[in-house]
Amino acid sequence: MQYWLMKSEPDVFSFGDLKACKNQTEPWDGIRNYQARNFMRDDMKIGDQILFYHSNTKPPGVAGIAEVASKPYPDFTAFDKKSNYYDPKSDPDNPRWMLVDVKFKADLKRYVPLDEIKTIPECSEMRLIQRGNRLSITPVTKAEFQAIKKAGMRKS
DNA sequence: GCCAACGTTGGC
DNA sequence: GCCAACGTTGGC
Repeated sequence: MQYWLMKSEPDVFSFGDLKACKNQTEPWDGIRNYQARNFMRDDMKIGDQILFYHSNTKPPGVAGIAEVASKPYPDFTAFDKKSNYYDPKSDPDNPRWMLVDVKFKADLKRYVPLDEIKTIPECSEMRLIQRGNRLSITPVTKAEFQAIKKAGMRKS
């Protein structure tokens, strides 16, 4: 079992949106970064736990817990000319972009803002809090995952 | 809205 | 295969 942090802009797709989806499950489409794709394609396993992070919002932070709900498969939005994520270089016979389904797992009692994550000792090495980190999918350690979950389960 | 960081593109 | 230009991310 591995642990991940996945960023999403809540204006585009929030944790609440995931919860409202059919089966509370949604394909994590639109990833157009090779490192992030490789994590989904090569390393994610069904049941892996995910910190669902809200980026580009005030304040940024972890909104809830999700899990990996499928094996990797081609990102179909790359083949759709009408999609914002259309990529003519992705050949359906040899897809460039792969994704997994992500499923709602659990609510936190409260949102864990980035400012607070920065103060959690277990999280001092997290890629998330390092400068210039733009990668939208990063592995997290069990200790990091548990520390953030614990913070989110504590009443404010 | 600014801007630092960083990934990608494309000319050479 | 180098690297400048460009586009995007995302915190502030």
